[in-house]
Amino acid sequence: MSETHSASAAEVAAPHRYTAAMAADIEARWQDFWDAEGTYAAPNPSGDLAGDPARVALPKKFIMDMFPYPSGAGLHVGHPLGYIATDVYARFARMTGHNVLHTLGFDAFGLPAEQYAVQTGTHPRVSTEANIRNMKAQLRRLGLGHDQRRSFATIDPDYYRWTQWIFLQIFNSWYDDTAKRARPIGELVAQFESGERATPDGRPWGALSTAERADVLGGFRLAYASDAPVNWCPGLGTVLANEEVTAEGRSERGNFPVFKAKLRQWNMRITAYADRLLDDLDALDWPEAIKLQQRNWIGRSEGVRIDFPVHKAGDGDASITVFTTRQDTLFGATYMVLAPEHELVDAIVPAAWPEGTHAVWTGGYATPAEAVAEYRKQAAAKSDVERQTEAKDKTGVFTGAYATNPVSGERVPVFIADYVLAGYGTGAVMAVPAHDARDFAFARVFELPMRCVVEPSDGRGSDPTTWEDAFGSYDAKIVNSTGEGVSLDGLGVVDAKVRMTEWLAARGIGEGTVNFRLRDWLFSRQRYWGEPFPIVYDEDGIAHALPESMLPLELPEVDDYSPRTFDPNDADTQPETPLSRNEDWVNVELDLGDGRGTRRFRRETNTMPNWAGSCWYELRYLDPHNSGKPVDPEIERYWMGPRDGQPHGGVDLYVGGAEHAVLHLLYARFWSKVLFDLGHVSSAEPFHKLFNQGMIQAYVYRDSRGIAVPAAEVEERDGAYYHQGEKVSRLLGKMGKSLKNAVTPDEICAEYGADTLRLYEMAMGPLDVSRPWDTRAVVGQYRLLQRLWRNIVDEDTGAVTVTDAEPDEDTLRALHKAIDGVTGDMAGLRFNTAIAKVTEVNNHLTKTGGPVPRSVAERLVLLAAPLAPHIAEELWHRLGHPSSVVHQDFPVADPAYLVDETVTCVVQIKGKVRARLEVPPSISDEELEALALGDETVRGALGGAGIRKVIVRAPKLVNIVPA
RNA sequence: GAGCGAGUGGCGCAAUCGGCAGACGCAGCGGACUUAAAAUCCGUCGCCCCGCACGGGGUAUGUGGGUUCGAAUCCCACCUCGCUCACCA
Repeated sequence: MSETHSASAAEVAAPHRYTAAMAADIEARWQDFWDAEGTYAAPNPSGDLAGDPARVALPKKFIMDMFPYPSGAGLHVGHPLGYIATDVYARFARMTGHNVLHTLGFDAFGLPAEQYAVQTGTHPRVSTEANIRNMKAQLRRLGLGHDQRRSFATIDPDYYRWTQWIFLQIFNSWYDDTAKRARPIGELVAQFESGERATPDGRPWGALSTAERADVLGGFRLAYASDAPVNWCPGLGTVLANEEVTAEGRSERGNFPVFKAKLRQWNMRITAYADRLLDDLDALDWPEAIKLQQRNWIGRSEGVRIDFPVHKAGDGDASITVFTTRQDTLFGATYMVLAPEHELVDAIVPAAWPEGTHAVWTGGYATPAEAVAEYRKQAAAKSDVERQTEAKDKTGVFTGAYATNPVSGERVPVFIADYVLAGYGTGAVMAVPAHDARDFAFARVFELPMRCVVEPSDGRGSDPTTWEDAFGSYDAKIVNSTGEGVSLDGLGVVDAKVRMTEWLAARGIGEGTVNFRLRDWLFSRQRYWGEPFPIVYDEDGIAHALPESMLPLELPEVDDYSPRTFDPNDADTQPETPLSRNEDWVNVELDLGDGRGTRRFRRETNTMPNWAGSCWYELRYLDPHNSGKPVDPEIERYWMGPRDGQPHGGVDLYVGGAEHAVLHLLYARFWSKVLFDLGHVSSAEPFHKLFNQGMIQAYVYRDSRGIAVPAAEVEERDGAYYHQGEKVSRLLGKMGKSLKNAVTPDEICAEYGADTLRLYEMAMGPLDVSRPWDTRAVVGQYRLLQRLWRNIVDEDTGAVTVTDAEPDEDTLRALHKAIDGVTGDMAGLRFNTAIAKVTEVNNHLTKTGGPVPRSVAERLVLLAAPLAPHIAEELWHRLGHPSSVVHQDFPVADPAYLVDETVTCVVQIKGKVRARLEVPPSISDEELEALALGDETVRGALGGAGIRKVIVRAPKLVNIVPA
């Protein structure tokens, strides 16, 4: 593209035409102006960002994007889609009388930044800061109206100081199940001291050693370290949260295998909030799909815990507690399965196989102990990937022990199998093979008995051995379920559940309970590039919080920040934290201010996960420079506080991708609730309205070897695609460097200007739908801006051509309909149709010819201002207004012009349009019917046939049904 | 396997409540300007048929059925695509 050529030719043709060169000039000028004037500064009610009280008195709107990760690759046109949308909405909100807070920070800790640093051999701080500068420049070019005073990055010590502070708040709290809220840990200690609450082993608090007390409190703290099976990823050299592991059992980042390993790690007790995280979803204005994903992730299920008596191998009795949601099928429980890791397994395994044990059950081992040990070894060596792919082939082994079904009194064999998960429920199940697909498959393999207790309603008969699958329907009657003191026979599933639960409770062998799928959040990573934990260990290994005065605990500058990674498939490896290599930093002498003077400590060398920084950033936007608190309570209440009787407040609009459905969005909600419980914030929910924008897709062209070729070099001929003469295939995919189809905002801005890019991205389709990028189509929005410009400015002289004459009726109708439509579309985030309406009224003015009335031109400029702010600002000033268009009032439609003088009424005969009538909008049904039936065309079409029925919907429709 | 969502011109899409299908834009086609091209402007544009033309008729929202005076829109079944979850007891 020879840009200089076209630009100079355009200048010759029309020196004042709206061209890319002119757009570049206009855009740069107004961006500088906005910066200098602080046009987008949102005043706080108090503090260092306090401002114009009149503006503070307006209703507030807090509009937010999911903040970006400053990657080294820079932006492509897909990235700013959401940022442009929130900017348009924020501008519309400003023009409709709101105090608007809109800014953007950077989520800059975490794995990708660190990996990029390792690849390029630059320190992550250096590369990350360079990336942020680059991204800021790219974003500034788009004319986003951000309050720059409020921007920050999560790696700023001024910011992560408060991330650490919040961690300590969580560390120093416990969840009071009675009050259903978090409370300071000191209040728990007081309960132990007073004896109001008993210690776990019943000894008085004063009799416990320091270490014992620390242990007890660790069992309550909302942030705690524990030895537990975690997701260990040798390929990344770090452990991962459940949310970061894919369904295939691989790491979301890097796609490496993930293994279960028992390691001492930090956790957040998010499970304490399971019910509130679930319940509070109802009041949120979020897409149902995202709410559903969170509900599924939290996974609430109601059931019962049932005790199955079992003999210990040595001496004494024990019981295996199972969790089930199908207590109605208890009579059909013919065996039990424990997770291989279940703690009771060793206790119940006998020395020898019982007399007559089925050969299939023993796995060919001589003793139960040997079989169990071998099976455990095999299970542990399996990666989650293997577990997943082999899910259909059930494996397991008999423990040699029998338990007793408490309702039938039957002796049931106890197995271990990896299809029972240690982390869910009690890690043990009662197996009902006839009515559960997994138990059915297992029973087939091990030739276990099956009993039908829910009568099949699909005619398959009542002998499970002849079935092809388990029968799980809820719409059936219970059978074969009569025992001592209880019978469920003839009841429906729902009633049977109630009866069984009552019976179990009365006998003290079971109780109704609620179980959640959600696990605690694994919160430590073996990485350099993250927030250090404000935790030190004393010589006894007891964890202590650093006092507030020692925050921020800065990440030490080190030369060796690489993670220790391993062969991705080697499960027998141990994580190593990069910070632990730095002995000078790790070993410290500190006075923690606890009255015990200066002592020796070792620092915690894990770092926080990437998600920590994004868990509370909305709060820091509000009061970014506060050095005494994360956010001032008055300022927080102003922007986040509940309104209009809502149970919670929060951000008014939060726009981002759906990929964060159960990660960031769940973690941020959790932190909000803790901070709310502890009285630091006024809203228990961070984001009131959530909107997921779609993705901008792009065509990927591949040659015969399947390798992507540069999309920009592909030519189309007769519906086929060619790269350097070779035919290539075309598929729709993601946009990105690796697929060689990235288009940058910089190139589009250079070719057409930022306003054109903004319009095109908003006009492509509905915001929540994914659609393919088409660079060829961008020119359409460029032409719109050129026509808008030409309607106001003479291309040859540069003079403003508007007239003071009154607009005609048609023009007023077109204008006010557009105002009315655009207002509704903007409020509903339907920017694509808003642009269509602006285009329509602009086209109307173009067609009319002659100078445009000033009143119309001005309102058209205001209509376009949120979408194309630079050209609007320029035209607004050329029209003689000295102050910025940004804070003008959005035009209001005059209802008088929303009604047409005449409307077209369609006359249908049997639903087919046969005639059109121009009628006044106020016409009555009777008048319209008479008019339609008298119409010549209609009479002709009826051809003398009689009339059975006439449907009239004045003034738009008459439908005649002939006899 | 389960759940959710979506299928409309060559393409992106519009149709707010069941009432003129295809707004707006791209591409295409015809024209103006130009020595020429690009850019720009004007016109045209679902498909099929009749007609020199004005115009007229038929048909059409993934497929098949249903409800209704009337269906892109509501209901049932099926097909295709997308997303999410997936041994959760």
